[in-house]
Amino acid sequence: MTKTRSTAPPRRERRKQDRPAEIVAAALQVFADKGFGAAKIIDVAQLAGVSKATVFVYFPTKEDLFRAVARTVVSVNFERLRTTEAAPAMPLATFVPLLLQQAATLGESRIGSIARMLIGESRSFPDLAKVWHDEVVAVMLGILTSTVARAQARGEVRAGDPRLIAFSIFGPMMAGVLFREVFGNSEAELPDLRALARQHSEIVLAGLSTGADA
Amino acid sequence: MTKTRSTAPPRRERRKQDRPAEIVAAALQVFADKGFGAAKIIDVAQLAGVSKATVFVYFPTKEDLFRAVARTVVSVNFERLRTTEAAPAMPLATFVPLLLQQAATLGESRIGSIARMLIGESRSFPDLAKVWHDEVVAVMLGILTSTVARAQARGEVRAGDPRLIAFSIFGPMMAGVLFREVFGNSEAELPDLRALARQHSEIVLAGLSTGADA
Amino acid sequence: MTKTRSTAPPRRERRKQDRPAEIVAAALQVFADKGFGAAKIIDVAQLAGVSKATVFVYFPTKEDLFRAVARTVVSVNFERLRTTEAAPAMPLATFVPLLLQQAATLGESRIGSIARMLIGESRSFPDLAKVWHDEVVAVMLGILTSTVARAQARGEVRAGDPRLIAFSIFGPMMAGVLFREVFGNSEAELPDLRALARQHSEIVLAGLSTGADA
Amino acid sequence: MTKTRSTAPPRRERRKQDRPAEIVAAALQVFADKGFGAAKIIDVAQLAGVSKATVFVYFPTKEDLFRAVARTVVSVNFERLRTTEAAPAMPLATFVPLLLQQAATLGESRIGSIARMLIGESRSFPDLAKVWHDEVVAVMLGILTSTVARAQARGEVRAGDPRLIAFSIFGPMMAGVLFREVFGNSEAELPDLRALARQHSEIVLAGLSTGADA
DNA sequence: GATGAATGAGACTTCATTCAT
DNA sequence: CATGAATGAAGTCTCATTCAT
Repeated sequence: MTKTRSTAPPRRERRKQDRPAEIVAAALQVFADKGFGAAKIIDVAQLAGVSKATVFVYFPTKEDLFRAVARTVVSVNFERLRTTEAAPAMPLATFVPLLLQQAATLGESRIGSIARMLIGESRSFPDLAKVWHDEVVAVMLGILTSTVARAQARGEVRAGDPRLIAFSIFGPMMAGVLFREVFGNSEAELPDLRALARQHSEIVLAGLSTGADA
Repeated sequence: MTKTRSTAPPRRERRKQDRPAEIVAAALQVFADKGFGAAKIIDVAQLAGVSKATVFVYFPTKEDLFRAVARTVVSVNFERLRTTEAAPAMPLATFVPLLLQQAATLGESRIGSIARMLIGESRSFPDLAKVWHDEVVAVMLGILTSTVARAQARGEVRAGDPRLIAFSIFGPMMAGVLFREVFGNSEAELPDLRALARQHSEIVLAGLSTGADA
Repeated sequence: MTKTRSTAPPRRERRKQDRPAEIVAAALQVFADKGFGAAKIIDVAQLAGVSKATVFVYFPTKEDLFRAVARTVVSVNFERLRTTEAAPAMPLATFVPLLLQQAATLGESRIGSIARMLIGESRSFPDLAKVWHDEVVAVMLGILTSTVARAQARGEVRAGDPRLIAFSIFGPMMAGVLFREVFGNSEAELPDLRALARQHSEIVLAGLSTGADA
Repeated sequence: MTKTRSTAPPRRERRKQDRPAEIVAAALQVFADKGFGAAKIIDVAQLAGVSKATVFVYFPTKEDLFRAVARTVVSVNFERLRTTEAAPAMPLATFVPLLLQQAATLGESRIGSIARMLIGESRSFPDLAKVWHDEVVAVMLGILTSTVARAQARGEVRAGDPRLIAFSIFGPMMAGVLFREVFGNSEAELPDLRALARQHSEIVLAGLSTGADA
């Protein structure tokens, strides 16, 4: 290669480098909208502004494309989680509202669609489910669990399996996000995620409290 | 003829009456396993022990079959809900553990698969999502919400939007059921639903309590 | 059989005897409306008020049914032709208007549809075309041809191949009937068959005349 | 590369441009042979030397293919008609023999098959019948009718509805063409179209003549 | 690398036809 | 004989995928 690495590459070149990302972005939308089965490669291609064949230049099969999408979303979320990671030292009464508010925000982003998609296809792509679990769900659950355990050690929180307590804390937000995702088009009355985060924080913290710090 | 006229109907006839149900049962399995797109009619047919064409005798299109499956599951669950319906008069401290334990049991049945399926296809079949919402989710949520509201009126439960409180109560079970459903094949450590029901009951009831009846 | 042949059979029995005819009648309509390919046995059955299987009791295959229909129409028309058959002795100036008027009437009956159908399927059912030719077209053409030949012998009609003259006489009616049949639904201005018969009679007779009897 | 850039386009490209036409040509044969219902796409594909799927690349449905075929034939014939268009000024005694001879020639081409096909399917494709009517039949009939009307105005031709006179002129040729088409495989004695054209010209012109120019 | 063109494989669906009652 | 039920065979159509340019 005679090209120097860091000088501004010609626009055409830049475009080329972005292609895969553009395709993944388009695929994210299409898969999220229709699910794996109903998504058509040509829709992805058109949305990305390339030809169908070009998609196959970067992703040998539809499955590969799907995996790439799932991984991308995972890594994006992984970033967000890192932010939270620093936090488990803080008291639960501070951490829980923060976490749930963040979840409320996420719930309004595209992540709900992804969750829906992964849930729907988890039987067809168990390996993807595993990736998602290992790199997102387990991490988050781990942070939450260990924060709870620490609080228990400090005597702030009642005894009990900290992993199940994590479900008590996080479950309602998940339910809310999915509810909006699944019934969003059904004239159903949708829960207000921020209000839910606020109110559930109070309830669950009250329910967990040993009264030691009240 | 040795057949008595009025007893058992002729075998053919008998099968005919059962056929649709048999096919729906088979379809339930296949759809739950693979999702709508990946399910093939021929798999349903083979599982039901009939020919592909026979499936079409009873269900004009694949979509119709899917709808029939969803409706069947809805109606089965509707029955179970009727049982619960009598209950909202009882104190929340009795009702919540009962409900969550029931959910724990359900979670071990096939209903998780159905939920997964409906979640995955909710964008492609918004009408089905609506049916499921109107006939199952809204009903259950309604019962729970009104029970909570009554308890609030009695002064047993803290103030707050009773619908969101319903999410606080039920959400963790839903999260648990889906977690098992989605990550069941991923060597993930699965939550024990009964334990979750027991422990979350305590936490959430404590968190909701005004102390009035403590 | 203990049944006596000629006493009035019980109504049920009579019905049975008519079945094939009823089915053929229904099939005539359906085939005429849709053509062989698009006609469905079940439509025939419903129109005849019997079950699909019953059609197969009388006509082993769809083709057989089609043949039966074609033959029936042939024989009906054969009857009408017999009427005309007596006529070739009469002078052409009497015979032609009579024949064309009759054709005009026929053209308004269902026979146009049958012709359309036979024309459309003549490649798929060459044997039917042959039957139709031998038993209807050739007979009629024969009568017309010989009438013309006789008139030529009498010196009333100009010289020329009498078979082609038959085309000159009959062709415009055929064109008119088919025109109505094919373009009847196309907002096209349809020819008035009786007027055509009247006017063409005059023209063709004038054209054929040697002036010998004028 | 030995290829010169601007001469013949690459082979692939060239084929692409021809493909639709090749497929339509193949379809013309198959449809004409078997009619719409009995024609199978795979036969068309094989005859065109492409795969089944390729047919669908250019014609989304079998119906569309059929329409394309019908339109192609229409446009081909439209060209031929343009030739005739210049003619209506000439005296009927010149025009009629010309027209009928042309029809005799056409009758020996593939147009008979197309007519048969359109007649057979006119009920299933009324819109096609309309196209055929508007763009071919009505045009031709119009030319003929107005030529006749002019001749009447000149006093060369007897009074009478000129449109029906057009049927008198053209009908026998149509009958002859269809006769050959339908009974061609039936050992029937087929009319000689050129002889028919010649003889019918004489007869009908004589029949129409007022004697004004005799 | 990018793409227009082509296709293999396979899906859903239809319908004439069979068969047990 | 009449029929409800079931099916084999076949057809249209879709789509991920390949390949020559």
